[in-house]
Amino acid sequence: MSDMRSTADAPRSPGRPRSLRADEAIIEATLDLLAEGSTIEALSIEAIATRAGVGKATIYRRWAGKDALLLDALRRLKGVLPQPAGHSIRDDLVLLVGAVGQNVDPRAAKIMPCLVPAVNRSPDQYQLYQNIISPRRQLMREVLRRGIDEGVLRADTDLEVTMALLTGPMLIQRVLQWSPDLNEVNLPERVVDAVLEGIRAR
Amino acid sequence: MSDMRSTADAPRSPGRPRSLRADEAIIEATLDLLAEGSTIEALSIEAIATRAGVGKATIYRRWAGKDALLLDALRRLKGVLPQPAGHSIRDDLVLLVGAVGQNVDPRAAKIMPCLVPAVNRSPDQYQLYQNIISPRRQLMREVLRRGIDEGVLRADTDLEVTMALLTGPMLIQRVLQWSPDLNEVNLPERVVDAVLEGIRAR
DNA sequence: CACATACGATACGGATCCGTTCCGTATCGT
DNA sequence: ACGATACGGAACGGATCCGTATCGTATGTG
Repeated sequence: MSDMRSTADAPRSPGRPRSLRADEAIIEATLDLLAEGSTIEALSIEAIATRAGVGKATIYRRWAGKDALLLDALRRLKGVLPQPAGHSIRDDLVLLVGAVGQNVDPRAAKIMPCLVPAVNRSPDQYQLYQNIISPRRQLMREVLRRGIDEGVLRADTDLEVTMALLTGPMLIQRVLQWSPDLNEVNLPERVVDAVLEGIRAR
Repeated sequence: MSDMRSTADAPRSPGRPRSLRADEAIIEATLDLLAEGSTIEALSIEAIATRAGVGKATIYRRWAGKDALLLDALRRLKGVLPQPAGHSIRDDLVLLVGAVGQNVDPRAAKIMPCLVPAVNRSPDQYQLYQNIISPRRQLMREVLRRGIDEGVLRADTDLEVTMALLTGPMLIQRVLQWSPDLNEVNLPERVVDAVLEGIRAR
């Protein structure tokens, strides 16, 4: 995948080793520019190099081109998985729903919309996207299954649809600002409660 | 907004009138290129002109630049509102949920993802987006309110959250292909039923 | 017919970016 | 010290696109 072998195990290297600072600066510059609103194709190697305080050659020495660099940079955004407490199904779901589109890196939320077109066009990017979200999906699936086992949720609950039900509202609001009338802060709670109780009168 | 005055009421026009075919061809070429996967900024006036079989000057005679042309072209995608039958609340919701991200123009579904970054960056585009979806939101809101009036839905239902609950899953699946395990065809039904009944055991 | 304007086509100068190549310098192993 | 490699910086040829201008031609009005 990556052409980055600069930091790998290389017992012998005749000349000057590659700068770790440069590696870091290039990746950081890439993410910064994306977070500032640059779309993927508006992003230029020259801009990245300037922002990183690095020569273009230094970038091309490490990556084959923009795509390879981008894949490496985006991997950095994966972040850590949230940790459900395991006591209350509802609270665990609220935690997971609140974590949708959230990461340790605050730039992630701003970068995500810029990737939507790419995800649909490039199989590599789609794969990367699925790699990032599938552990989170798995986590939510386990909480739901636990809910069924504990008898809190109905046994015939469709897990995949339920996950889309929990994730969708959060995602369209964070990525699209779908409705100006929704409060992003308490949305996770409201979504989870609505999904749990349903809206049919009874 | 638009510089298109070619077809407007112009009682006197000394020279040769503007070609209506050119107007149409330019708009169609723009939508075609977007539907084929070109993102907004990858879209070039030159490509549009070539595709439309038109000189660049013919485009610049009508629009000030790419942005103005795009706004006019996207307005074409608005499509017609779905018409709820008004009998069953559930069936009306299934219809509306199924219409999320759907239009008379089949290109709309492919174009939408390309617009996500622009919607977050350009106030004009965000406004256009809201103008397109707000009538549909209103329609759904009315159906939900009818449900409350008829006693089918609980009186304390939060309409805005419910609409996000119904729309979100459809949108992330159509735009992002969020989960490979979801069937887009019966998703509207499943979503509506899940939202109606909830998943809590009782 | 004369006139005004639009048409498609082509060319232009300017800008941006690509990926490569070359500087002179810096930093490693031997 | 020396060879090897990396560094930041600068320049390159080629490509694409912008927005404008200018062809000769087509199509309207009076």
